[in-house]
Amino acid sequence: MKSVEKFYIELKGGIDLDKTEKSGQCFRWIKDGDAFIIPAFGMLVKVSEARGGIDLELLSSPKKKTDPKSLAEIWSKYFDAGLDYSKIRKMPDKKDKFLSEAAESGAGIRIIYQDSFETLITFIISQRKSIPAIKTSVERICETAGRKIPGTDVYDFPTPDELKKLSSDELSACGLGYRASYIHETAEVFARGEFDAEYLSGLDDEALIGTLMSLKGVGVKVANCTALFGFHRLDLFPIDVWIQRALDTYYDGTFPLEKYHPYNGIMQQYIFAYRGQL
DNA sequence: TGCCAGGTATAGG
DNA sequence: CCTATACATGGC
Repeated sequence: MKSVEKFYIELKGGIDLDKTEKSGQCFRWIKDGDAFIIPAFGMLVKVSEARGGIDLELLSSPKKKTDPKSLAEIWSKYFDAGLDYSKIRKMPDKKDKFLSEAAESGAGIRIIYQDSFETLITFIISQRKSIPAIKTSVERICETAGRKIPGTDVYDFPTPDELKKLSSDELSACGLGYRASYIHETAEVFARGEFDAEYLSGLDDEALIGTLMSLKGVGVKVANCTALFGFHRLDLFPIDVWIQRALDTYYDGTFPLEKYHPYNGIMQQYIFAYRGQL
């Protein structure tokens, strides 16, 4: 009889799980009633909103080393627990009606601090794909190359070593199209240890973007998304077609980055989540 | 059924 | 620095 791990985490400024999931930063959350089932860090957890934070239940077999305290640390970091998003969403210039509305509409969105390798591979996949198609490809990669999370039927995202072992046929079967070779080469570079997360984390924003862009299939947009969501570089402002559309419509082409340091990435996320209004 | 998707590499100005 | 074009495949 194993004990059920369940605990509460306060998230400053609160969270709206639905809005956060729909804001196109994470692609593996599984909706389960009012909660979400989330695979990450070799675990499976069930998360639901509670009193300005979340209740978190561990669904996978606990590892010997993960005591409740370290579990709380891991997931507090993942949900960016310490940053007060209620202050950030009040940052928009009152004269900027568009951004003010986007931020208000985005109340409850947080920037999730995801695993950097998973984020990189996921956003390489994302180029010229719809969000539902991205999710399908990511799940196929996990099922083909990843291992089952202990005590569950859900697959973990593969390590670089696991991913590089896939044949080109196996990769193609994940619906990757021309991105298959990008994925393979990136997995090889990481498996060789040239790009370990610790090294990348030590780089400043500009160097991190430049280093990521040296990988084939990683351009400025994928590099910025990886840095924002996989390295929690909250000041970076990825520009995709939707953001560009907003910039052309409301800003004469460029965003006033100087007003929102060091949280331009969060403003970007509010705008992206608001894209249906464009 | 055809169009489009959270872009990038490449060639050429 | 900029612009034009090809690109594999799924989802709707």
